[in-house]
Amino acid sequence: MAYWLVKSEPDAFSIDDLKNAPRRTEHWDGVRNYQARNYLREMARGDEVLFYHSSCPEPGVVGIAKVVKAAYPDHTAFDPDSKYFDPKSDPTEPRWFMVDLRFTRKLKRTISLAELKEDPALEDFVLLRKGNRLSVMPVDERAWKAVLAKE
DNA sequence: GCCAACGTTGGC
DNA sequence: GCCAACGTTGGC
Repeated sequence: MAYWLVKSEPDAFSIDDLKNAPRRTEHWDGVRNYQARNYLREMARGDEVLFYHSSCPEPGVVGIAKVVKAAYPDHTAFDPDSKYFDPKSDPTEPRWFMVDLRFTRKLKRTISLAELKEDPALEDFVLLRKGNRLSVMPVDERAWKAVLAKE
């Protein structure tokens, strides 16, 4: 079992949107970055995921989700009407993938980015690395525990 | 292969 | 709105 973190802008899709989705489950589509794509493909059913809100008044970790379906082709790449359409992704050899995430729970409070930065135990946390813009990233067990210990 | 131009992310 | 830090594109 592995741990991950996904970022989302709450205006576009928030932890509450996941909670309120049918079966509390949603496709994690629209990832169009190769490194993030590679991480998506490493995700396995049962893996646990920190849900992070970005580009908002208080960026931070707000909840936990679970991978309920491992990577499969992201069909939005084949849809000319989708904002995620990529003419270079061929259905016979898909370039982009998505997983299904199910809401587990919200944290009792937002663990803010500012707070994460203050923790020496999170020095190596991928999220905090300079210039990191990945929307999907791995979280090691130590970081996972350090984040949740703040709750 | 190099690199400039451009677009995007995301904190502030 | 600003800007740093990327990734991508395309000319050469």
